[in-house]
Amino acid sequence: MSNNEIKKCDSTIIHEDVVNKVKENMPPEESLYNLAELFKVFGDSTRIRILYALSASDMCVCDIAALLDMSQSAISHQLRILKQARLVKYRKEGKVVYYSLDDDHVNQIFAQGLEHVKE
Amino acid sequence: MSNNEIKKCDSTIIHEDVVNKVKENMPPEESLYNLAELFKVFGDSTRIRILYALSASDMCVCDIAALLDMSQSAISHQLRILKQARLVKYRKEGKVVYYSLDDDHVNQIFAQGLEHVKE
DNA sequence: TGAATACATGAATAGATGTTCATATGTACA
DNA sequence: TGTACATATGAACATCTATTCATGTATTCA
Repeated sequence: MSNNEIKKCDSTIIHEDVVNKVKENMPPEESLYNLAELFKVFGDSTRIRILYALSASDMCVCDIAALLDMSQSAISHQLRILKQARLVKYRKEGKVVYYSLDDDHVNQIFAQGLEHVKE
Repeated sequence: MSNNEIKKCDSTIIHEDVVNKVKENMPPEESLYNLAELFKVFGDSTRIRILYALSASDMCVCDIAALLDMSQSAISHQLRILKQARLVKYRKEGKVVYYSLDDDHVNQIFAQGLEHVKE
């Protein structure tokens, strides 16, 4: 790297060419924000366990609560978040509401994550 | 489903067979916890932007701060979290510390996430 | 050696988030 | 119609988290 690129860090930048090039290719702010929001949904062990359970079988709220040994209210709140993120869908049968995964990507994202965790 | 499986939700469960079968196949608590912790790292737009920037080019702390228009301290704190999650690595050259992605999975997890977000 | 610079880090604070508690909604069934 | 039950939801609270501010560490160079 040439010395004339060096500037004081706090005021400007060191490698102006690199920064400019990367900046040009950055996706729109909104895309990365949405991506972070999606991963935020995956970033809670209760929701992860719900998603994993649903990848094994469709289940009603009550069963999920029993499976995870948590209150029905807590599960219902989390299902709402998963629903808003379009990660789960539901069908009603009388009083009972059955939830299931709403997206093929869920399993793939899971798999990729597990690859990293394993080691 | 047969009626003798029906129980009161708050006390027990509705579909005991399903719950038991899913419970048997649940991964160890720790695995799902670690998975959630990993996604939690992805679940912040500052870190997402850092990771995206590093997927384009290795960069020093100062340049990342300039690129994202944030303080050096804020970036350094986030890099620490990314380092602990083994998502980035670094090399020192004199005073300057260059960060880069430490895992091929990062790009793949990114890609899967973007697939879901796009629509 | 001393000044300048790039980065790291601890403490503090404001804001976000998950669970609980109480209660509302909607469906089935006697 | 009234009771029981499965689920949803709003408010409150405790905990977690991202950034700022001040300062420490390490390296270069005059």
